[in-house]
This record gives sequence, C-alpha cells and structure tokens, in this order.
Amino acid sequence: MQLSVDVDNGMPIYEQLIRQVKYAVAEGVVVPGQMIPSVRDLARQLAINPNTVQRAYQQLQSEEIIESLRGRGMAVCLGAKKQCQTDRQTLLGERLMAVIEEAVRSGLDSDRLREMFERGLSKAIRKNEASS
Amino acid sequence: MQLSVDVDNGMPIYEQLIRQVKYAVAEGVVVPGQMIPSVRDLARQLAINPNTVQRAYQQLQSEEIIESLRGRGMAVCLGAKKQCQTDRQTLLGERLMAVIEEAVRSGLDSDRLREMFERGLSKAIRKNEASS
Amino acid sequence: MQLSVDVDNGMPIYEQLIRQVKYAVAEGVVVPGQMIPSVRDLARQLAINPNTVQRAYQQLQSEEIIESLRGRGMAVCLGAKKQCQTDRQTLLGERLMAVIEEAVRSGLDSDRLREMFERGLSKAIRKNEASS
Amino acid sequence: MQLSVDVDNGMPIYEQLIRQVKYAVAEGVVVPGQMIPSVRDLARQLAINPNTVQRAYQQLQSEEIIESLRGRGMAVCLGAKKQCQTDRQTLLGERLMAVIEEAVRSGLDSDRLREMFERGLSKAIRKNEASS
DNA sequence: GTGGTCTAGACCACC
DNA sequence: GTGGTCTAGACCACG
Repeated sequence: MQLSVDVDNGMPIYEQLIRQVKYAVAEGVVVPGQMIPSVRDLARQLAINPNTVQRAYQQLQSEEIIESLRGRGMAVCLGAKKQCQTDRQTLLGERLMAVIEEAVRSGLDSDRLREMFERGLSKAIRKNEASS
Repeated sequence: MQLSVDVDNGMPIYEQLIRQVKYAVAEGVVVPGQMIPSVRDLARQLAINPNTVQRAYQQLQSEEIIESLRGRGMAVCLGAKKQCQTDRQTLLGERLMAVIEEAVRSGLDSDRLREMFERGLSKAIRKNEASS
Repeated sequence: MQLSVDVDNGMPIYEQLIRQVKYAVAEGVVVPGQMIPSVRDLARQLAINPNTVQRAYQQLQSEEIIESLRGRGMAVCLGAKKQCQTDRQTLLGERLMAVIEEAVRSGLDSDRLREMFERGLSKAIRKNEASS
Repeated sequence: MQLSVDVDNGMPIYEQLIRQVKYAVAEGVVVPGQMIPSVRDLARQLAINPNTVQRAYQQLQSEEIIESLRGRGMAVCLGAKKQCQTDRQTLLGERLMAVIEEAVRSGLDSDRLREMFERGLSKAIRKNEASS
C-alpha cells in the first residue's frame, strides 16, 4: 500500500490518509487481517507529524475499518472491504447528485448538462487509461 | 433578495453570504446598479455579527461584484451579472469533472455511471419543478 | 467656474470641491470679491448632498479662502488668490518630494528615475495641450 | 524582517503591514520559502490586535505574496519577490505621473519643474545615504 | 504551537 | 444613516 500526502491541497492531511486507506481497502490493495504501517513508520516515511497519522488511524478505528492489536500494530478489520466499497459508492452518488441538483437549480439545460457529462466522462477515461 | 445562514453547516457564514449574493446576481434577483442590504441591516436580520457581513461584502468588493458608495451603501457592479454566471458555470464544470474522475478512477463502469447520472438528473428536475 | 465630482474616485467629495475651488481661485477663474454658487444651487447642480457642499464651504471659510456675506452668499476673500497659488506650489512640492524619496529609498537608480521623469513630463505636456 | 506601525498615521495598520511585508519581499529581506512571524507573535511584538495582523496576512495571501502552511505558519510564496518588485515599480511610476500631470495642468513651467525635481532628487539621495 | 472564524462593541469618515 | 477600521476575547481545526 503506497500512501502519499499533498500539503498544498486544501484537504487536511489526516483526511487524505483516511481516504487513501479506505481506497486501498476497497480496491483490495490491503486485505482484511493484513497489518498496516505503524504510526511512527508512516509519519517518518511521509515526513509528517505522528499526531496526524494517529488522528487518521483513530478515526479509521472508530469507523471499524482497522483495529488495534495490542503490542502488534493496526490491522484491517474483517468486514472492512465491503464497507469501504459501499461507502465509496454512496459518497460518489451523493456528490454526483449534489452537482446535478445545483446545475438544474441554476437553470442549466438537461442536454447541455448531458453533453458536459459525456465530455467529462471521455476525458476521465482517457486520463485513467494513460495513468495505468 | 432573500439571504439566510446555516450556522451548523461547516461552511463559514461569510462564505455562505458570498455565495448567495453571487447566486442572486447571476440569477438576476438583484440587478447591476441596485443596492444590497446595508451591513447593519443584514446583520440584524440574520442575527449575526456586522463584522461577518462586512467581511463578506469586502471580499465581494475585491472581486468587483459589488462596490461601496460612500455614505450610501453597497451596490451591485455593472459587469457583475455576467461574471457571476461564468464563474458558476466554471465551478460547476470543475465539480462535475472531479466527481466523474474519481468514479472512473475507482473502477466504476461507464454505463453504471451514466445510469446514476440519468437517475440523478430526473430526480433533480422533479425536485426543481416541485419547488418552483 | 465649472465644478464637478467623481463619485468613483476614492477622494471624498467635499475634498474634491475644496480642491477645485482653490484651483479656480489660483487660476483666476474666479477673482477675489466674486460670489460663488450657493450651497443649495451647487448641491442641486452636482446632484450631491447639500451637507457635503456645506462642509466644503465651511473648510474653505476656515482657511479664509471664501467668506460668508450675510444674506447674500459666499464670496472669494481678497487675499485668497495668492494664498491658493502658494498652497498649491507647496503641496505639489511635497508630493513630488515624497515620490522621489520613496523611489530613492527603494534603490532606484538616479538616471532611471530622471528618465521616468522626462518621459512623464513629455506625456503630461502633450496631454495638457490636447485638452486645451 | 523588522516591522513597525504608526498608529497616528492615517493609513490603516493592516495596510501598513501589507506594505512593509511587500517591501521586505521586494528587497530580499525575506526570501521566498521563508517563514514570516506568526500572527500572535507579530501582534504581541507590535502591541496590536491579532485580528489586525490576521487581516493583513489574509490579504497578502489572496495576492499570493504569502501562503498559509496549515498548523505551521505563513511562508513567502515562490514567485512573490518578482511580483512585489514590479508592483512597486508600477505604483511609483503612477504616483510620479500623477504629480507631474497636476503640475503641468496647473501651468507650472517645465524648467521650473525640472529644477524642483533635481533639487528633490539630491535631497533624497543625501537623506538616503545618511540613514544607511 | 499554528491559522481561521466569529462575536461584541467601539470610534471614525463620509453623505 | 452608511461603510471602514480596530480592539478584546473566544472557539475551532490542524500539526
């Protein structure tokens, strides 16, 4: 699992970490039961404050994505994969819905919006293929 | 022009005001040249601090959406309507693009995404018609 | 004497009026002893608040540029012309000095500054001839 | 970087700070990437309100002179030095032009103006050398 | 520790 | 009346 942080990005670092871990779990990059990097290791590796890592792990723990195994470290919870997948779907759905609603509310034409969507989709697909 | 604030929402109050004013200008609810509520009036009406309103107005002023007429109040700038409209289009486009990209990156099938989009669109249109 | 106000300009209206009256006196457009427009007339003509005109006239009066003739209006004081001329010279000198000082303090080369000055002078002369 | 405020001066404190920071950046007193004093420190040091410093910093941030590093402080932006230098040149040029124009418009003789300029320049240079 | 936001209340210049 | 500036002091998110 390769994690990274973007300091310039407006998103809080701990939130970036949370997202990336959830993403990795949903994708199967890390599987339930597997250990994830220790707080200290990850902090050193990313050159960030251990408190920040700790905060991310705490939230993941409270969401039952990872669990603390005393004396050994943090491991991915058993039901985590499915949960992360549905979480992401739900989140994506909500965000998509919000954008569409605002567009419609501001009087944007349906066909115009469809066109924007299709153009965006093609672009995203190309971009995705290029990076993989 | 009816403004409102949602204190519980994470968004800063002054930013909510900025958005709503821009929205009203883009929609033609207030037209260029027209006066907008005075700092004190709006603060009283929304039960918030005048400084918060002031801050929103100042930023709108620096973006040349409104202008200060000394001793008289704040008025919508002449070129503001067009600017607010394009601003919103650009913003919507970016947000839509971001959602699509993340969906594609997370391996969502194009047809599945299109389906979500169409269902969201229908729902948004119904919702919009109901409220108008 | 033709007075005008520029609302967009940052300078207070009453100060614009003061300047323009002094300018007119210095130029001999109005001569000592001559009457100047009444507060009400001028306010109506420029579509500004009578209070603003009043304020300008009061300050001019306290500087002994104009005097109030009871029941008749405001007139230019006898020694006003000379005073306005020297005032303007002094003011211009101070402003020029301030700009030069800041330029020098910021490390601008003397020859570079001279060049800017000469270019500005030529431009100003052309502009002045064109408008006259 | 040594900042100071003059409360008696008509210029708003936050604007004085903005000017001084820009000046320091243009002069290279602080270099891109370097941290500038924290809001609280500067406020304490100058015996002014943290909000006032905050306001100055926010405006500098919106002009992309400095950037906020979350939880760490404010740092000078990479492209800031050049921008501050050109800004100052432009501003000085405009102010010089304005003075010259008014002088010409008021009928001042070119040679008389040149004389004033040269005298002012010598004086400014002496003053500058004395203080350095 | 840092910056970001908000409230409360004051004084000023301007119209 | 209007906006513009400032102070004092609070709470929050982030590292």
